[in-house]
Amino acid sequence: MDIQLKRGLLDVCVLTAIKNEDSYGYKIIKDMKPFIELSESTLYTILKRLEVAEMLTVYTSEYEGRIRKYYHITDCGLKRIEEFKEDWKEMWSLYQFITKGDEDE
Amino acid sequence: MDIQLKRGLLDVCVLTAIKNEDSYGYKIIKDMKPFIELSESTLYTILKRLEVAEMLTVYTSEYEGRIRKYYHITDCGLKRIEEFKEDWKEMWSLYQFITKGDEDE
DNA sequence: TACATATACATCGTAACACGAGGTATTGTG
DNA sequence: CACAATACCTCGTGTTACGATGTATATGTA
Repeated sequence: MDIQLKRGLLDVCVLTAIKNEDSYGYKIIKDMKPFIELSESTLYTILKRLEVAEMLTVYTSEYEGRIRKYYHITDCGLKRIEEFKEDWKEMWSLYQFITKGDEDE
Repeated sequence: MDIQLKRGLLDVCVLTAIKNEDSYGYKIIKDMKPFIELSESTLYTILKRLEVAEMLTVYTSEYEGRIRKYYHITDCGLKRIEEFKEDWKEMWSLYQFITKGDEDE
């Protein structure tokens, strides 16, 4: 997918990935892979940004000798997802604008 | 609309605005206003970028004493729009991912 | 035992990009 | 004459995705 197009989606996708269950970096990437691909460097940048924006909280937990950082969504994060859904309506009207006049496909 | 979300849309919107009829900067902004707002500085940056990418060609024409720069879409530009439609399918599946589990609204 | 692979996290530099602020110039309109 | 509208353009800034790179442990596997 076009890199610019991803910019507006990644934050909300990551928030969605931890919405129903707390998760950690490596797992988030694997869970999102069928929908959208992102590198580790990108993900950790996003997670840091979302933490600073108080859209998620972080805690560490040990699992089989390794320390994992788990991420938990906040109300602010949930609100961010809702705001995206509002933006999606505008996106949809834009899509209509772009495809208007198309008969086929 | 979220600024990051716009990034992936603006190029294609501008191309759409000149798709059916050659147009010029000031008019493009007015035509797009009902769908998406963008500043002049943004538009001229985009037009320059699309010209370099050979997605449009430019010619000047005089109208009531003022010089206008008209923009004409190329095959490459038309292709860009088609590519966006492909990306939209991925966007749509992402939207499903983000809204899965939502019953209301 | 030695080595590869998977797991797990993190930083740095770069390039792309939207935008505000500011600039130039002409044509109406009050 | 002052002001808005039309029409174009440049520069600096902040945000951001990504590749490259680094660190460390656990689990195969030869």
